[in-house]
Amino acid sequence: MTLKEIAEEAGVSAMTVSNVINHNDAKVSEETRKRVQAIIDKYRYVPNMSARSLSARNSRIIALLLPVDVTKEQVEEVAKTDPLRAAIMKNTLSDYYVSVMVGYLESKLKDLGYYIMLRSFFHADEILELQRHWQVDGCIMLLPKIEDEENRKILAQSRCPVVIIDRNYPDLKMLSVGVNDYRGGYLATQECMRYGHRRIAFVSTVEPERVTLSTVIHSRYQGYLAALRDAGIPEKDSQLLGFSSTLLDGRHCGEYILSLSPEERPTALVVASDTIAIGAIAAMKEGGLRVPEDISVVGYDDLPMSSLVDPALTTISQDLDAKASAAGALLKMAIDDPQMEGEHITIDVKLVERGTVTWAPGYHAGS
Amino acid sequence: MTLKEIAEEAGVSAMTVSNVINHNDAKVSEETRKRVQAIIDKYRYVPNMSARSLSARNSRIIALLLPVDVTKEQVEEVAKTDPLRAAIMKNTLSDYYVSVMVGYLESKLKDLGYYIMLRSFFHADEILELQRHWQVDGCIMLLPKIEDEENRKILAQSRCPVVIIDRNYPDLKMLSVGVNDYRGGYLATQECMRYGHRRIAFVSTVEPERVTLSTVIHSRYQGYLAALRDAGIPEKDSQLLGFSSTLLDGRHCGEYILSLSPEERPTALVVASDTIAIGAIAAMKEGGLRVPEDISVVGYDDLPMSSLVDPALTTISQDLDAKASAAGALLKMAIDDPQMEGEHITIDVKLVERGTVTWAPGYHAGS
DNA sequence: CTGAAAGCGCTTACAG
DNA sequence: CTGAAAGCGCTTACAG
Repeated sequence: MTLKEIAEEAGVSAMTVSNVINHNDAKVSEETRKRVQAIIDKYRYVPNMSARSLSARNSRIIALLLPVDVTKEQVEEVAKTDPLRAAIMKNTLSDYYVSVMVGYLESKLKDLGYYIMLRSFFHADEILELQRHWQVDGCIMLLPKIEDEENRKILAQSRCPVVIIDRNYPDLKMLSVGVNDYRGGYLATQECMRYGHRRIAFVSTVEPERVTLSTVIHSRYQGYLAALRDAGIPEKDSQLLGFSSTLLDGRHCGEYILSLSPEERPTALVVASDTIAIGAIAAMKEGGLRVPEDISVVGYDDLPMSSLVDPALTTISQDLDAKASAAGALLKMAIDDPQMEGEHITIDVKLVERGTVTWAPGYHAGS
Repeated sequence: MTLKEIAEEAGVSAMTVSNVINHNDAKVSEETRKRVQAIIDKYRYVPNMSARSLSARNSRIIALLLPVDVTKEQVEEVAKTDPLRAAIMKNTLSDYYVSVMVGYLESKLKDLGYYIMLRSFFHADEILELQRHWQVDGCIMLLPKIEDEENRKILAQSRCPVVIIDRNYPDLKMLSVGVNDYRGGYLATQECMRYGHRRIAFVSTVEPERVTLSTVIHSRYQGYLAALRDAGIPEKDSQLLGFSSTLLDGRHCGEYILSLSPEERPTALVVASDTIAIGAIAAMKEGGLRVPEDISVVGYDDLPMSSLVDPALTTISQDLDAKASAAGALLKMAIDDPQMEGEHITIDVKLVERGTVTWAPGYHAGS
C-alpha cells in the first residue's frame, strides 16, 4: 500500500495525503483530513521512510556512536591467540556505564520520534561515512576514553549536529553534555577528609601519564587536587593511580593496594568510576582489608549495581536519565535550528553517602 | 556527489557504476571497474542508502528489538510518583545480560555489513510498523520474559526473517537461537548434589506460578527436577522460589533465605540468573550467612562480573559470543534464502566451577 | 560487457 | 485549501 493508492481511494492528490501524514494541518481542511486519515487507518498504511528520506533529504535517524577503545590492530592481534577476549574488546556495551547510558538514550530518542542507528566504530571516518549513507539527522557520541587529534579533525567535518556526551570541545562548534566532573572530584575528596583521611589516592581510569588526555578524568583529578589544597594537604601527599575501567582492572587496583605496606597505603580512595571501585573493593576484601574500616572508598557514576554491592558504595551520582534527556533535547534543537552551535549542558553531580566511607584508621573525631 | 556524476566523469552509464559499487564484477570489465573505482575513491563517494533501499526494496538494516518487560500503563503509573524509576523500567539496557548480548550482536552484524536499528518496544505492533517503515531486511529479537499470545500472533505476520534469541517457537516458522537450558539446569543441580546437597531450591526469574510461561526458565527448572529425580530425591523435596531478575530482586531473594529457619533453609540454590545470584549472595553475606560454607549457589549466564564478585560465582556458562554469531549467521542465511524457516540453533552450556559451591553443611565426603 | 529508460514512493516548489 | 509535475539517487529488467 502506497501513498498514491491512499490518494486514489480518497479521491485526493498524493500531496494532500502527504500533508495529512505529516500533520501539516494548516494545509488540509479538517473534512478531507478526516476522510484521508480513515483510509490510512483502514489499511494500516505505513509510509516508506526510504522514499521519504530520499525526497525530504533527512531521515529521522540518529546515529548512536560508540567508540571502541582499542585499535583495530590491537583487537586483531589479540584475536589470534584469544578470540573470546577479542570479541569482548569489541563489545562496546559490556561497559555498564555505556550500556545504561545507551538504554536511556534509546528510550528518549524514541519518544522524540527518531530512529536509532547503533554503531560501534574504531575510527571517526566511519562516522562520516554513516552520516552520508543514511543522511542521518544527528549523532550522539559517547566520549572515546582517550582524545585523538585525528578523530577530532574528522569530526569537525560532520554534516549534521553531533552531541558529545562527557566532553566539551570549546574550539569545535560541537554540542555536548557532561557533568560537573571537577565538582564531583572535589566532593568525593572532601567527603574522605570529613572523616579524617589525609592520605587519599585518586584512582584514574586511564594511565597516570595520559590523564590530561581525558578531560573528564582530568577534571575529576583537578577537583581532587583542589580539595586537598583547600584542606592544606600538600600536593606531594597526593597520589595518582591509573588503571583501565573494567571490573577486572578494579581488581588489579585492589591487588596493588594490598601489595602496599600499611605505612604507604592510602587510607582512602577517590575512584573515577564505580566499576573500578567495585572491583577494587572485592579484591581488597578478599585480601583481608576491611572496607571501610581499613580503607574508605568513594566511587563515581552511581551505577544501578552500586547500591547493591556490599558494603553499598558511597559515590558521586550523576543523573544519567537527565543526561540522556539533555542530550536528546539538545540534539533536537540543533536539528530544528541548524544555526545553533557550541552549546554545552552541564548536569550537576551529588554525593551519595552509603557504606564505604568511615573514620580514618586511628582517627578520633575531634582529635 | 551522486552516482550519476561519477558515471559522467568516468564516461560510463550509471548502471556500470552501480555494478562497480555492488561488486557485480562479472558485469564489468576489469579495466572499466578500475577506472570507475578510482573516481569513487577520489571523491570518497558514498552511496545514498535511502535511494538504494527504495529501488532495491531492501535496506541492509537489521532491527534489534528489545522488549520492555512491563506495560506502557505500568510505566506511566509509576512515572506519576517516581519518574526516575519509570525511566529505568523503560531502559532495556540496564539488564546486564541484555546489554552484553546486544553489544555482541552489534559487533557481529556490523561485520556482516548490516546497519543496526535499535528499538525498544512495548507491543509487537511496533515491530511490524518498523519493518515497513524501513523495509528492514531482518530482525533479531531478545525474548520477552513472559510469553504473550497476542504478540506471538503479530509476530507471525512478520514481513522479514526474525531470529528470536532464547526461544524456540516450533509452531511458527521463525528462526531462533537458544542454549541448552534443560541441560544447564541439570548440570547446576548435579554440581550441588556432587557436594552432598539434598535440600536444593530452584530460584526462578519469574513468579512460580508463571514459570511455565517462560520456556527458558521452565526448561532450566525441568532440568533441575530431572537431576533431583535421577538422584532419587523425591519431588516433594524440591523447592521453587520466584523473583524478578535484577540485582535488587536478588537481594530480596537473599533476604527471604535469611528469614528461613536453619531447618527449612535450603543448603544450596540453583539460580536461573547470575544477576539474581549475585544480589542474593550479597544480601545473605550481609545477613551473616556464609557462602559457600552455609549455603552453596550456582548461577546462570556467566556474566563478565560473575568471575569478579566475592566469592567468584560458580555458574552455567553460555557462550554469548557464539550465540550472537549464530544469530547473525542464521539471519544472514535467511535473508539470502527466504525459503528457510523454522531453523533453531542450540548453543551448548557448560558448568564453570568457581567459589560458591562446597560441601553441604554437616556432610562428610564418603559419609 | 554496456546503455537508455522506467520506476521505487515519497516531498517540494509552483500554480491556481 | 488542493493539484499536476518534477525530482530525490539509486536499481532493474530489457536490449544489444
